[in-house]
Amino acid sequence: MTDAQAPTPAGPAEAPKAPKAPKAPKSEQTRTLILETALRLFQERGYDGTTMRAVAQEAGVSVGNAYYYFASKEHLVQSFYDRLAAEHRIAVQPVLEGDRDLAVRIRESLLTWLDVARPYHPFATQFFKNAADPDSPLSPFSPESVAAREAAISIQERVLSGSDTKTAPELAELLPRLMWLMQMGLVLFWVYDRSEGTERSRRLVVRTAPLVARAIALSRFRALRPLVRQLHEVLEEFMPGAVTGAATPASTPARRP
Amino acid sequence: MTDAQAPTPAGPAEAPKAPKAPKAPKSEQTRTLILETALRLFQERGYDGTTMRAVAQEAGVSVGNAYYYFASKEHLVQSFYDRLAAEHRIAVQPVLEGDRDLAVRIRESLLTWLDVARPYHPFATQFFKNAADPDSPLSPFSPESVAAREAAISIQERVLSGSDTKTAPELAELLPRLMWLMQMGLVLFWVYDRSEGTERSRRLVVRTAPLVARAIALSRFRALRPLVRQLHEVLEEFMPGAVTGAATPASTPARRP
DNA sequence: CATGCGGCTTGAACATGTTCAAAGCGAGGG
DNA sequence: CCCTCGCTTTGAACATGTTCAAGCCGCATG
Repeated sequence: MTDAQAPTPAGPAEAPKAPKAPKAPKSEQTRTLILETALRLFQERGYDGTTMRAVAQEAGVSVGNAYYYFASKEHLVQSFYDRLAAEHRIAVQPVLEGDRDLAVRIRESLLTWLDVARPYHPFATQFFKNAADPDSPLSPFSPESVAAREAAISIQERVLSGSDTKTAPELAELLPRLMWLMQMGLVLFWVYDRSEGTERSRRLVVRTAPLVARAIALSRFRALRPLVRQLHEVLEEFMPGAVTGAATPASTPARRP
Repeated sequence: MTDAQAPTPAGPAEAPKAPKAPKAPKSEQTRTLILETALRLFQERGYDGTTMRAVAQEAGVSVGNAYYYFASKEHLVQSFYDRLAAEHRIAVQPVLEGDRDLAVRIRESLLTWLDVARPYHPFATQFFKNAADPDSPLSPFSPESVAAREAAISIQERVLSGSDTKTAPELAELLPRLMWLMQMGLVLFWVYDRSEGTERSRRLVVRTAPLVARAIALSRFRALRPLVRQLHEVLEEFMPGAVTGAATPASTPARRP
């Protein structure tokens, strides 16, 4: 449970560190097959309703083989997250290039996420508990999720930077992370949302977006200076990690000279 | 999973609806025995390390008997929550009667919680994932937790009302709930906190409390009026339920005509 | 006292995530 | 062609939360 990990056949399915030779996708095929089967069954029967045996059988492999490629049932879900994030990144593109009003940008970017995620709501809630487990690599705060997290934050950064709202310079660097945190809050609400078509979550976004936009705008206000300064200090201490633009994993600290 | 429930021998251990006769604690003894044993083992071996078989054996009963009194392993934890909450309610008393400075009151009340909870941190994190499951009765948002939730909120209410800070009248009724939400955020942070003695959580409280207190104080500020109004509307819609003092469940919809 | 009822208790059986020793298999060297 | 080595695959075995049909026990009733 601490290190574990299967032999990791060819990297975590993406960002292949490309050692040297164009490694033949020998077994990558098996891995993909298992993954696709699992995701399909998750949709058809839900997370709890999908047994590892069923995945293996449906994929035409042995159950042990599935565990050779995925350390646990949870690890199958990580890929789903990646897929969801990718879908959102694409779908949110028009919003990022659209209206410059901050409230609209926030609202639309979040509504877009709700749209993308809606089909998965029924079974997403079922493994949400795993994501909440601090020991799970699925946690949005876990080191394993750093790539997905940075990507999501960078979207928030573009939501902000593409708007015509001027932000308190002190907060500029931190706001994307704050907004990401807010988005995590929305996800939490969404997971608990049992309304028809998660309509309540949409309404929450519609109601909250202008509020947040206004708060951001007001952060430049004189009388709020001490508050903003304190907020900056707290975030600086408890949400470290610079997000300067692209999500380049590691290397080049990107410090402006 | 939907209704389920064992025959519920004598009510959920507290708030016994007291039918009529002083029902003999016939089996209440068994229930308590199982519960105490379970909590002890949780402390000794952690949540995952404690099997239902071990609980049963250690308590000198059969495993089926444990399931007669507790619908699932998770249900054993609910009682732990109640106990923790009770400990906090007692420990926080001096704070509520102490300093009138809001920042101090917020800080001390949260630090008190951290103190009370510290011994349980190692295994509390292990079943936190269950608490995050929307389908679990352990969730702080679940209907089953309403009593504990209301109690916690009422503590926040006293933190606020006992201070010398004047709040925006519009928010007065809602602030306790907001502060409770903030406390849930702290719990989340605490669960993820791997620092020695959860020192980092303490530091977060120390740094955040004055910030929150200041924000509350500023909420009366003129220029923030529209923001506060919006916030009020959002909370009114998405965090319903009046918290006027005691935790009277249900009845009287309290709709103003 | 015999009988039946209902709350309480049992332990074997079940479902499922996970592990592991053994076997398969393909390529490279002799 | 045969042997060896390492990656892949297998399926039985294991651990554990949960269920259930059956049994036990005390007591009120006839």
